[in-house]
Amino acid sequence: MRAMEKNVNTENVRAQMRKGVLEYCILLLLAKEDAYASSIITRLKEANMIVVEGTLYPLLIRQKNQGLLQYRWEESPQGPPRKYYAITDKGREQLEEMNNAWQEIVTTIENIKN
Amino acid sequence: MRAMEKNVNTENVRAQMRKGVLEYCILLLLAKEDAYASSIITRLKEANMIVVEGTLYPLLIRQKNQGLLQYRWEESPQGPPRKYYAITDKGREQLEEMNNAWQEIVTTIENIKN
DNA sequence: TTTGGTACTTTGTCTTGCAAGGTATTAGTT
DNA sequence: AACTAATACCTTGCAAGACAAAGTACCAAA
Repeated sequence: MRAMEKNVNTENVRAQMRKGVLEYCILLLLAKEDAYASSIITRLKEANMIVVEGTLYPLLIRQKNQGLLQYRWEESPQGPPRKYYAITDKGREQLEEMNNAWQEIVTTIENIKN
Repeated sequence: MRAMEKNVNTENVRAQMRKGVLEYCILLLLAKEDAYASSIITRLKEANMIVVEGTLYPLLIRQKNQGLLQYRWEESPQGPPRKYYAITDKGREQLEEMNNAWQEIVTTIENIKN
């Protein structure tokens, strides 16, 4: 009972914090190499950053519409073709902003804790 | 033009990241000392964490309804009485969860950057 | 009694995350 | 040829939450 309630709470807490940095994580990943949606989900999961399709697909589309990403189709060794996303120059600019913003947030939290 | 667009973007980026840690910051502040809404806004602003009334009041009420906070009325030297919020035991438990969650997120980002 | 400062609250809009359900492609199996 | 399983991508509907803006209330000084 108690334990269950705690777990639900804990998940909420983590989920909320994750939201704030999701777009940042996408750009971080794509800055290293192009990837398609399913593989992004897998990688984020490995990094403890849970994302589901219904979240990621619209997010990628938003970032593409903002000019931060572009995509190309590539055949898959098995199954339907994959939509490979790549970061654009504008995306890299935004990523730098995000790096700064992230650093600021971390510093701010440290300040509040002090 | 360019500069303006960039500023808007930058603000969005920061705003989104802030959202994820807002509740955390409130609990961090209240764990140190009781405070009323207006003073919380002032302190967060000093720490570069912009919040407005329309955001904070509902948030405090939510946290109170979750049993994380309680409040008492105190007279003000000038103006209407103040609603002083104080963190509860349950709130401190939650705060510990949040400390862990925050540490995890920071680590996760580092991992993705690596 | 009006003005200014302080404080709390609510309403309406917009964005976003996510569960759930849907479509499409390919390869292997029956 | 039909079925199954695996892989991918996409959409819809709901709910939560941030915030601008407007509203209410209290107090003191002019």
